[in-house]
Parts: sequence; C-alpha cells; structure tokens
Amino acid sequence: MDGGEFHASVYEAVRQIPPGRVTSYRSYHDSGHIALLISMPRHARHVGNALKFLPEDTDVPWQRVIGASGQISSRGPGTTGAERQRAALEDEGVVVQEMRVNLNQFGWFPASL
DNA sequence: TTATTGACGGACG
DNA sequence: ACGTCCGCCAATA
Repeated sequence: MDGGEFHASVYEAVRQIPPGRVTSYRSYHDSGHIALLISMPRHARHVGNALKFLPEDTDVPWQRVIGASGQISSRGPGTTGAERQRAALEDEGVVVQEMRVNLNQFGWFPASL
C-alpha cells in the first residue's frame, strides 16, 4: 500500500462515520477507530496526517475524527482548525465542552466496516 | 545517514 | 484530571 492508497483508505473509512457521531485515530477501545479499520493499527499519527491534506471544500467528514480521549486535537498556536472542528461538530448535534466530546454518548466504534 | 517532527496512543506517577 | 515519558513510523531536514 503506497501513500496515496493509505490516504484513500483513511478517507473511505472516515466517510462511514454517521452524522452526529465521532471516532478516534486509534483508540484503546477494542473495536473501532480509523487506523484499525484500515488494518494499520500503529499508524494513528498518519491518519491525522492524511486528514491534514484534505481541501477546504471536501465532503469527507473529517470533523468526526478526534483523539482517543475525546479531545479535539490542537493544530498549534495561531491556528483555527480545532475551532472550526468544534463548530462543525456542534452543527450536527455533537455536544462539545472544553474542546472535548463524551465518547460514551457520541463515540462510534464498529468492529469492522 | 542521523535527527526531528507530528490532527496519536498508552502506561505511570 | 494532569504532566511526563516512551512507542510508533513516514516525511522532512
């Protein structure tokens, strides 16, 4: 699997996340999460990297991928990505408090696709 | 070729 | 709940 296929696999998996639900790059939950769903469980960091390459107008629901602790990841000081993610999630009904989501309520962790 | 860097995750204090 | 370290691995310097 080359880099392009990796990105495509990530996007395909992310598209499966239902509206109003969130999942993680790779979580301690036995089932679910993007890196496991594409059979590359140790590539959590690269899942985030793939999302970084998405254009502004993509239809891939990137906002539904957050950290395993429920945290919306910071993009670093002076960036607005995390804030846009919070707004996008709230728009579809996800409750965000202090930049974090309750995974017990909104988490989506299927065993497979 | 070696060192650093990440939209990360987990163990541990 | 939080900070610190360590494991991870492709890209980049």
